[in-house]
Amino acid sequence: MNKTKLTLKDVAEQIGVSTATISNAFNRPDQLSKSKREEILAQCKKIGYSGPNKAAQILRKGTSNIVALVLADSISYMVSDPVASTFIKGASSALQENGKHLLLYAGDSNSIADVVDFVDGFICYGQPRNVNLIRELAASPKPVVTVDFDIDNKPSINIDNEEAAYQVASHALNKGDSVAILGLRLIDSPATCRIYDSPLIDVETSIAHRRLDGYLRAAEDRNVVVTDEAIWHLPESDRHFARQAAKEVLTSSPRPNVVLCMSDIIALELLHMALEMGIKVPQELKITGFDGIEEAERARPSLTTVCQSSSQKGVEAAKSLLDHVKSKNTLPFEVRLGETV
Amino acid sequence: MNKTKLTLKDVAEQIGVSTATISNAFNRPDQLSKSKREEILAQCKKIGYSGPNKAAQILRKGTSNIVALVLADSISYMVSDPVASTFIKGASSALQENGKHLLLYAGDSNSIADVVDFVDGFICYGQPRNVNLIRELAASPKPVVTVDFDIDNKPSINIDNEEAAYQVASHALNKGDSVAILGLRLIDSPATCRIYDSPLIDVETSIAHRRLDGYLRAAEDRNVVVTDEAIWHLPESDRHFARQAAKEVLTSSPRPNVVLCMSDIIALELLHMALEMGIKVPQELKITGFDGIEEAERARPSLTTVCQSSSQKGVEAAKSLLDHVKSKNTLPFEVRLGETV
DNA sequence: CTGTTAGCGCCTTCAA
DNA sequence: TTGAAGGCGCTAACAG
Repeated sequence: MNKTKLTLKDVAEQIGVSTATISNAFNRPDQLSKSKREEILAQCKKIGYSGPNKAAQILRKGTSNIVALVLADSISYMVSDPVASTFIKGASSALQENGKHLLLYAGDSNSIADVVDFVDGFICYGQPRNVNLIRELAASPKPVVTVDFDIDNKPSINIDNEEAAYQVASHALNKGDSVAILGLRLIDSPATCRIYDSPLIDVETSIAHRRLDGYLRAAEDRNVVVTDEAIWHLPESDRHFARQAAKEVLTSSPRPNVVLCMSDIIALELLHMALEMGIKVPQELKITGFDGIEEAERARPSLTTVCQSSSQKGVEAAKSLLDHVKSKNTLPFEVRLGETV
Repeated sequence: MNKTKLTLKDVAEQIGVSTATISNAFNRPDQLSKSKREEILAQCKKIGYSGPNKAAQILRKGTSNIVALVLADSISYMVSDPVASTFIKGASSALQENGKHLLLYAGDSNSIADVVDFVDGFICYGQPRNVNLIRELAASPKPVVTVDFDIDNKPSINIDNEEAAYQVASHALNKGDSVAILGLRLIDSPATCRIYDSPLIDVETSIAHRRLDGYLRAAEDRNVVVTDEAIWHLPESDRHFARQAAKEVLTSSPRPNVVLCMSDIIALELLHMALEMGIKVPQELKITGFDGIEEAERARPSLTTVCQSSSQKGVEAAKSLLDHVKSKNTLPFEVRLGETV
């Protein structure tokens, strides 16, 4: 019984060939005869050698077959979000097909230093909460693909958020409407609140601001004025925050008759609360969502929203990374007309 | 502008100290004076050296701070399951607190060989679809903690599934009832079907069979006979499969008046379909679930089910791994009485 | 087609 | 407290 683990060198000695031959047998089949290779592999199996040590391979080759998925927030939060988990689904299946493994990396970490030396690349889903990560990613020698936000000169996967927001809002808005917007991460606050004149964050890079632009363009088209106090900020697309915001909106006076929500989770919570309060949707209140999650389709009335395929985003992000695509990729979206407008 | 990446050796030369000193400055603060250490760290920062290369450290030290989470099925499937994602949530937050990173590993992979050489250990959530993984895990020199199933001599996290099933069934069953069971992975079939006399799988190790034992014990207590044709097998806890099974149960004649479901997802789908068909719950049909997901509590009527804290399981699994606990750990559960019995 | 050898970048005794 | 040196296990270039 061998106490210590076998190394390639041990095995070479035992079988009576050189180390290079063993290595080639496992890694470069073209470098030796088929019969020899099979014989060696058989011998290895017999003596219980399952192949070259991966840790050593990582150091030597500089690749690990590990891809880090940098999430916008803590892993805990992201995994339970239906949109994010659908993205992970798409990304992981594309990676798995290519023999890559997925390492989850929290967007609220301080640095990518822990893993940058050995991962093969980064997929960055949403703008990381910690801005230092963005700097490091931008400077990293490893391939990076961003999704739902951009880093200069790095490939990315996005939809046209401004246009999507414009279109969905256009279905809901009419001249004379009174409108409120339930937005995501518009200002720097850990709590649900109206934005008033708080300084906006990430105006250039965040998809939330693109969506806001689209909403406001649709409003302008119809001469509808949207003031700062009709725009809410939610720190996350989360039921809890959504409920607070929904309550504020529905109890404000005069109550808006159109509410544009930057996620389906927010919109659904608003919808439920409105129904509980006996408000008729869409007669007294029109609602639009964003994302196109399943639950939005099952809801009664069903939600009018922007459908984007998160799993396709995941697949495209993985492919872009693996194929070393350099360009930015804009995916299609689709407005799904439900019964809430 | 340095073209190539700095190594510890380069840095030592530039600063004019030995490599050991640099290494110690980063890894073993007690090996040199505080002032010297700080000076060195400052110098390193200035010349753009961010610390020892991780790939080399992994090889040299034999640890990587990476923990593999082996899932029962493909990652795609598991991530969208609310129970599994809650588990991931718990595990990831406990790992993150301890500076560990999480690598997702699919349970339908062929082997753990891809990662076993460098990860610090394995958390195995549910019995992997590919049995070879179990063999390899059992033989692995790296620490392993299993959850919701067992490997001989390896630490594990479980609840008492037999007792939990017995208790929840006891709330639903009465003498003279006609009962059906919607089970999970009872036989080897990729489709929803009644088990009849098909050979059962993993009878010793699977939690599904423990739950079945509990249900049957509760039935026996009341002289209720449960035949093979009243027991369904679903390959996954998935809405799609659940819908098929629900339809078969509700359209069978005579229709059972109690249905015991091995997951809340299954129970909720059954509940919805029953309501659609105009069947009164619980008057004409009693339903129990298993898991205690949020949606079960929000449903109307709310579901009677077994609550187990998946996130706590995740935390405990991570802790057991990190603390090298050797013993098996049985966590508490709780029956939540809803309106479906 | 096979064998020899020089590192990949680091950590950790050991001696000073 | 510091410096020198031997691997951790493997791969790729090169020579045969």
